[in-house]
Amino acid sequence: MDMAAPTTASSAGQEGLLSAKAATMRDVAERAQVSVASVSRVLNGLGVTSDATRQRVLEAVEHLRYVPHFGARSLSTSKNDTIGVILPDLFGEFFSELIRGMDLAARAHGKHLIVSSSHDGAEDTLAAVRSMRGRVDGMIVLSPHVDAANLANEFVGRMPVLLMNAGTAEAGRASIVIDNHGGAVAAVQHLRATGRRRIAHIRGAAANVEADTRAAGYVSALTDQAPIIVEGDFSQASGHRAATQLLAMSQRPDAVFAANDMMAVGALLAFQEAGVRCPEDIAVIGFDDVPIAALVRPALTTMRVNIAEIGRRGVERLIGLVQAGEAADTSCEIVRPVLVERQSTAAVPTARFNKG
Amino acid sequence: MDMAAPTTASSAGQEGLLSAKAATMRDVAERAQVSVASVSRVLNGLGVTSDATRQRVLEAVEHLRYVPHFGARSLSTSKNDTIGVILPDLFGEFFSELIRGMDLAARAHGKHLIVSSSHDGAEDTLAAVRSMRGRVDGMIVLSPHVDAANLANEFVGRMPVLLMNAGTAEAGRASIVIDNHGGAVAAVQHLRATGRRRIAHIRGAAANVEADTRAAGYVSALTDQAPIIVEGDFSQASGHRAATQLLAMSQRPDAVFAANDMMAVGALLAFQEAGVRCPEDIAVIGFDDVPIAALVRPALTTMRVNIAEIGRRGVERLIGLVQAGEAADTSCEIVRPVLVERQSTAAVPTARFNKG
DNA sequence: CTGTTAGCGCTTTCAA
DNA sequence: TTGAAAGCGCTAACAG
Repeated sequence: MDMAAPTTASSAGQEGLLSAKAATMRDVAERAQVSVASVSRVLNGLGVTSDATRQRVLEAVEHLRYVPHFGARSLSTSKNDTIGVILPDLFGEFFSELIRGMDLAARAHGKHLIVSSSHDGAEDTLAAVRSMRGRVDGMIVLSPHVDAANLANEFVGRMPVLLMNAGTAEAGRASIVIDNHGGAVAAVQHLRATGRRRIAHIRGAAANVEADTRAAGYVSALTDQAPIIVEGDFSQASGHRAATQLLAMSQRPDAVFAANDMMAVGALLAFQEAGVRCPEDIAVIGFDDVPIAALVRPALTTMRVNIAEIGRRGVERLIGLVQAGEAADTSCEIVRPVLVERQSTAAVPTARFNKG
Repeated sequence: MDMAAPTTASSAGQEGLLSAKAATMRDVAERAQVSVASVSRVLNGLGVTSDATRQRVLEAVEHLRYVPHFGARSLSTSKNDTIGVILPDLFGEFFSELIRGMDLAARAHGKHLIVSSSHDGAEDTLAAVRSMRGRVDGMIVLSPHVDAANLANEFVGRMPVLLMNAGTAEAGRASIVIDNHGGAVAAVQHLRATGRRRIAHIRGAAANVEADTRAAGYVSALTDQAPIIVEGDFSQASGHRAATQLLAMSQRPDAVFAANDMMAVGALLAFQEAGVRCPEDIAVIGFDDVPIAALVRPALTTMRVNIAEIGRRGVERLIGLVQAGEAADTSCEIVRPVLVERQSTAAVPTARFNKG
């Protein structure tokens, strides 16, 4: 007759096989001669446990070098202590500053940050958003390729989302946006106030909301001149190219408002190479106030946004959303850029001379 | 008499209650009238499924806007498609460049990146390392506060780790390190080759291996002068302070080798403010070649490290480790910095004059 | 104070 | 080709 079929594999109980695999909670429980529940209690400091139990568990944890498996914990608790950030395909100081601010805030609150960048298409972005499900408790979206409507469609499952991509703001959706229009207007006005009368604009990436809004602000602030706009894409190289185009114009502008600092820096370099002096021959103002703005020569005048601070703020608001659940703060916060005057737009005493 | 008590909540089977909660695989299965196993097969393209089944599943997925829960999937498959990065508490262009490279590579391989930065103490770092368990398939450690020994202790559970924190490299541990000593020597030699004879060094953070190694390289490369070392901490501000100290010396150096670019930039600024000309009065060379190095004026000569590329390389090697399992490539890769000459160390024709 | 047990949402044998 | 069921590692009632 056959022996009892070895289907009772689960009964092979007491072997403490600590192979190459990481110890699990059950291993700890076995070694400590307690239940997994007790281990959980000791580890999380919840409920009550006798000193004896605690000691044994701690000993076992120590001995086995047990480290909790956060993935499993997340599945149980439906909390990840992680927030996701969806960035566009742009890169540069703006985003690293932002991430820095976010990281600081996240750490301060004991949260992890999972960053997914370089998203261009809407489809790509949405895929990234989806892939966050089950990994994060909420997310901050900066990618301009996805708007409130899209997200609403995706998130039937109520995942808190904070929008930080200008233009997609919408009532009832938590968001933080930069007052791009106002900032652009202020930039142009500063240029005019310092005596410039032929102001050009190097705009950001085509079809980018922020770029559009800043350009619109520029146009609306012009009073006695026609707009002079050249295309850029927010990269330093594009700023350089755009500036070169500007220099080739029959009637050169005497000032340029670049849609962001990196392009302004590119322009500065182009002017330098061409022997055109800034601010004497042409003034330059940027947008963002990335760290580098203060370091280039001439130091760049710009519309400061306090990037890291916004990142911090974003994370804190998102954490608020996650905790608040329904009673969430779905307001739209508007950040107003402030002018930071540096050398690149210094007023020229009287008339301008060509360089000698 | 009372109605049947409503305790049979669980039997309320066929209602398609798509409340505020996200749809789960079971919801899909129910709607498609198939088992969760079939749903899984269809979604993952594994196994075989009849067209009819596939259609129904797809329809249900669509209708329910079902998005897979990656956390749950991870728990099942013990794969996370995510790699963790542990950074020190430093921040600046070096790390953002690095992250950029890593992110690019990760995305190219369909992996996520979870970044944990600002770790100072060893304990803090280890905690971060631990908190990655069950979230990532492997990790890249840049924090100098944890070495191979520490990690070996932690990771009984065989989690692939790639070390990128110089000084802690060790045979049998996969790692990528920068040849800090060699780079420092090359920097000093370049300074000497361009006629400098009194070379100072602004070192990086105390007790930091990279800082120590670069300082050691500096010392060993000096031939006919005593070392002149001032403390810094890798930040721009510290470079500025250090440079100020240098200027106050009775016998001013005619060149300074800063342990990284940000400090070099700080020094450049300090010199500028003090009316000391670079490179005429004093030459400056940095280390890293962060993007900003090419943008400051005078443009900064530096030891290029190709940061983003290293980040990319790190991620690719780690992915290799994760896939290879035991047959892993545990070699230590050494990256040799290369000199990038710019204006800040331009040779001075003959004698040096004080500015007029 | 402690153990049992039922999930969290998904994958994956193993039978049918 | 499909479904049932056993986990992955942990938490959280609910009984003892």
